[in-house]
Amino acid sequence: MWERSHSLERECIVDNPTIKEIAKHAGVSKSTVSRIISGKGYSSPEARDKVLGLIEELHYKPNAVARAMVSQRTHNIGVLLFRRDHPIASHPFYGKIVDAVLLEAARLNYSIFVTTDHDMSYRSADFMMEKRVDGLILISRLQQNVIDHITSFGVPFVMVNGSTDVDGVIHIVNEDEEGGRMVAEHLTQTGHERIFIIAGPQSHRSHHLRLKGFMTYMRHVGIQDSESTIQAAATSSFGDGYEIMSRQWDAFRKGGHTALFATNDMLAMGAMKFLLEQAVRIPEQVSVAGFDDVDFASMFSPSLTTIRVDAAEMGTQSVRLLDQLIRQETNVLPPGQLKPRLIVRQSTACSAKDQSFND
Amino acid sequence: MWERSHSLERECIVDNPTIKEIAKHAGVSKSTVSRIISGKGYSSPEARDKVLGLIEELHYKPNAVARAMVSQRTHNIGVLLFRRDHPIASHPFYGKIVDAVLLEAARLNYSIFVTTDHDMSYRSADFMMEKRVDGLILISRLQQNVIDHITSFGVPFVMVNGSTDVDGVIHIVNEDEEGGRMVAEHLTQTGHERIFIIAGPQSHRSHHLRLKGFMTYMRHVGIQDSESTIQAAATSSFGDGYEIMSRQWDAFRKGGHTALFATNDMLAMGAMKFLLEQAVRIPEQVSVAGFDDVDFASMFSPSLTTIRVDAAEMGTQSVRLLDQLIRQETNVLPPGQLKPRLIVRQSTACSAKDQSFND
DNA sequence: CTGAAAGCGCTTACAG
DNA sequence: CTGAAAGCGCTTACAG
Repeated sequence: MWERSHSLERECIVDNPTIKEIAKHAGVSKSTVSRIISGKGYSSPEARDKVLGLIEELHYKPNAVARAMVSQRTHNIGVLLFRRDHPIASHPFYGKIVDAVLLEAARLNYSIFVTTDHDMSYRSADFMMEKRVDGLILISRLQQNVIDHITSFGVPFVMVNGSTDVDGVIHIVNEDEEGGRMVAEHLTQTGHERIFIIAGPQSHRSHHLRLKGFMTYMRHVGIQDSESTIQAAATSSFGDGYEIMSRQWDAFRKGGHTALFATNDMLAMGAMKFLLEQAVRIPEQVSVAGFDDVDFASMFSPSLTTIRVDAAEMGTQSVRLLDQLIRQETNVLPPGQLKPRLIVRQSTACSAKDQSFND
Repeated sequence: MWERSHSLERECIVDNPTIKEIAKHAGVSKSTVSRIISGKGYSSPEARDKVLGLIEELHYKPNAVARAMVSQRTHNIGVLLFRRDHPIASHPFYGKIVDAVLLEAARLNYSIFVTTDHDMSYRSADFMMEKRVDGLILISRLQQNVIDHITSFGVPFVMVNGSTDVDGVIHIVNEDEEGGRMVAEHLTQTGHERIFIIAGPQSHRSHHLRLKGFMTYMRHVGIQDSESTIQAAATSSFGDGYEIMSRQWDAFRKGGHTALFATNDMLAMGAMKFLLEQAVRIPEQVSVAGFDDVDFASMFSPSLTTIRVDAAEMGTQSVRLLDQLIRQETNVLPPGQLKPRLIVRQSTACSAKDQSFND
């Protein structure tokens, strides 16, 4: 009794004041303070002035933990990034999604827990449940078992660019097949027919559809599958792009390929780096196209022709939809797929039919 | 009474069971369940078996919010990234710090709130306080007033690569001045004397010290300041690097510069892209060196010689130190500055004295 | 317009 | 070894 709150000054430094302290100093009850703060329910102007003044003076900050306790709502959202390898937030593509999530969440008054799961275990998902997040945003590689596990929580969630579509689950994705088609259209229209393709992990929806859209268009315009070379990449990393191109360099030349398409930018740029090191002129000798439009794509030299995937929009939509789910809005309509856009840059040009790699 | 908990199966789907439910089903008191879960205090093997079995069966997940309420500890840490411009998590350098923070936090059983503050206001910091985070990690541009404001909270915090050192505040930084010296040493030892310098915002500690270390070394080996050209950049972005180099291109050539040093990688690569577009051969005609060793630096073509700043270590250390502060360990010693390391790549080579830009 | 009481889901002394 | 009670900081009916 003696140690506690005998001086206003001390108190506001030593510890955050509570609603109880405010009430005592204002000479009203906790209920009244609570009503004034929340703005609902009645309160007299005098009480209001006094309480608001005290709040200012004591730097009162409502305890969100206590609020969450009674309202059964934390206003926290968990973002789970499922990746096998290291980079999480700093991933060139997923990082942009996370950025947009952060922005939109702040606008809607949510805080964001960011976590990752390297080994695709349930650990971090379970952890988020213990923290009682209001909802979950799941990004990237999502196997069915993880989804089942999370579904069993009964907490709202949305998926962003997951490996696979799942019935009844909101899944925010790009029109990847259409994007693949657009690349094929661009390359064939600029005269390329023999195209070398580096295809990222086909177990992932987006890489699969990008390749599919590409090949379908090629056949559509009468170019045989046999004129293309498809090389599978185990990951979708820069390093793999470089590696594959260095191993396939001979085959690339002998095959008379005039263009390269990779199912994402990092693979494309990895391959491009190898080509540049062999003094291949891009786009004069070889045109290169990627997919995603990561920041890096426009910075590379030569800058990379690619399909822009609106990562920011994906992040923004995921938060908005999740918010509707959390607030139990009735008519939450599943989002349309995002429209991809072709961005032509320095790395592609018309095929010079007479080109040759013989120096 | 009828609606509630008349079926185990239903319950675990409908809602997370509480300690109370577990207790009822096990025929013991809440206290006993709590003791069994926490592992402290005594409990009979029979009670333990029953309770543990129920926990498994009902998928009981302790409510971290309630725990936080009583323990006055959330086991949550807030990461505040102060930036004027958009990219936050996906920033090539700061994103790596965040990644490491995420990893180390998981190891130490903390969850991470990631937020940002564009306008350098107090808003997100205040918000984190309402969430009652155990501690704060502050990254990048930190003005004194923000630090004062946060200090007034009385919550532990550490700074990472902030704009300025502050007495009594743990600040994790790289030995930037030494790094600047290393670049100067490398460039002079490879025969460069007339060096063009793009200097990032001098209001920020790291850019300032990098330049200082560089210039000091130059003078030390007898190269006059007048032989170098220092160009100030308003931001530390790729775009600014490109812009500056394009505006200064004439001056660059006329000045007989054989090398370029920028106080971070993004500026360096921006400038490099412009040079490459002018068909300047790097490193044959111009050597280029940056600072940070962002992922992109090794991917660029030509890959960039730079100073590696151990961003991961910065992130890891920040969490470890903050954890010590939170746990009120007595002998928390301020961290030593991180050692920079020169990484020589394709963008630098010995100066060819006879070089010329006259095509 | 206001206050006393109950309760959100836990933990922590304190009795037994 | 176990249970009843108090309490963490709020909000929300319910009386007055």
